[in-house]
Amino acid sequence: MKDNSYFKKVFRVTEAIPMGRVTNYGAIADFLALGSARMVGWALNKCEHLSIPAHRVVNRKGELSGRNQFPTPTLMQELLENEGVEIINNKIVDFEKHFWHPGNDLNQEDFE
DNA sequence: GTTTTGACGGTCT
DNA sequence: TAGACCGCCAAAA
Repeated sequence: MKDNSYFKKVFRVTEAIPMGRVTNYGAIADFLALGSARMVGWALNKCEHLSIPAHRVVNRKGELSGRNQFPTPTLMQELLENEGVEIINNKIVDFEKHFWHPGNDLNQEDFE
């Protein structure tokens, strides 16, 4: 699509994350060829007012680094636990197991 | 217009 | 194996 706004792309990918799955900034940045995971984090920071499951996006360590931006720090953990993702000490258990790569179900052509 | 910071990642030491 | 540094792009001060 013609919408080259990186943040818009991040939003689309983020809301495309399946329930019970999580992804990291690097995967989104790589999939969208943003060139830097910081752009993803920055975009998501702006998205807090939008209705996208940003709680499914974490850093490469599986840590809920963005929980601080949520209305309540525990909200992010609660949402993930509600989706079947176990969280301990603000970190995703078996992160690799719940990890979801955008290119797995999405097409890059759809995000041009 | 310049400098600092940011929900990060990869590489080097 | 662990810690530190640099790079990426954009927004706010």
